[in-house]
Amino acid sequence: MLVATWNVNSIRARYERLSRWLSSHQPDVLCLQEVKVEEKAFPFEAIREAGYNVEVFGQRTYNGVAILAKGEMTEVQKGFPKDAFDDQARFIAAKVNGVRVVSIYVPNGKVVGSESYEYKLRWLFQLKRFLEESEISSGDIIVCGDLNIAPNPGDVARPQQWEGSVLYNPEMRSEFTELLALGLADTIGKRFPDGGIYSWWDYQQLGFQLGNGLRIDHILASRGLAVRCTDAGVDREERKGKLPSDHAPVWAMFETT
DNA sequence: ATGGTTGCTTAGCAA
Repeated sequence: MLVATWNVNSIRARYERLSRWLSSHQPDVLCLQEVKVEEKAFPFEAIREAGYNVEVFGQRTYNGVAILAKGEMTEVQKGFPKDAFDDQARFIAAKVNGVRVVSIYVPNGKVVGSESYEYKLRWLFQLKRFLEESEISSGDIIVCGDLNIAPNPGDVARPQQWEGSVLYNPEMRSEFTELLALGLADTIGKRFPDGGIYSWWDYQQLGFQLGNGLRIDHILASRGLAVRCTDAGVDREERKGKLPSDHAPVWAMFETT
């Protein structure tokens, strides 16, 4: 089973790239973030014609997450349960092939100490609560998405420049450790223990052109699933060429039982 | 070099 996650930064702007990527890589599951469109304007038909079922938690202009899957999706959940504080579309989950798949877009946080950063911390608290209640040890679960956290020094091309940013600071590294402690494994991190693998390059700072990347998109798998991970990586090629997303697709292959 | 880009929506915000 090939599982992938990709922050497309607008599905309408990225539709041709997405369509090509689906047909060339044939993932069984693709989690999307920042689709930036309401459900009524989502390109359902075209994606179904490409052979995928789709579940979308859409939003106008900002955010928006989705799950594409070849298999049938059940138990779809949009947003955290009994979610009082969050009006932003950043969480969707569904069961596919017996695996609970979660597609998330964690808030960026702007600047440490800002209102946005506080929101990021509250959101991560909700995520941890959801995962605690998911009884990770009793079934396969996979958490995919733009976590807006680079967990290790090797996940940042220029760690000195980024230290203290909302993406890379001790508090965020601790948040990531807490997520793993709930029973998840960092599939890409395990595949590349020496780091040097990035998934996002800033448009503004010409990050890709300057080799200034960070690994902030992740595929976290429950332990039982993680031991069946045969390979994982980032499709860096997708960041090249005309009008790419600022994020590249991240993928992990699992042995099917 | 304290800049630079992109997307949505339409001048300002978010990343």
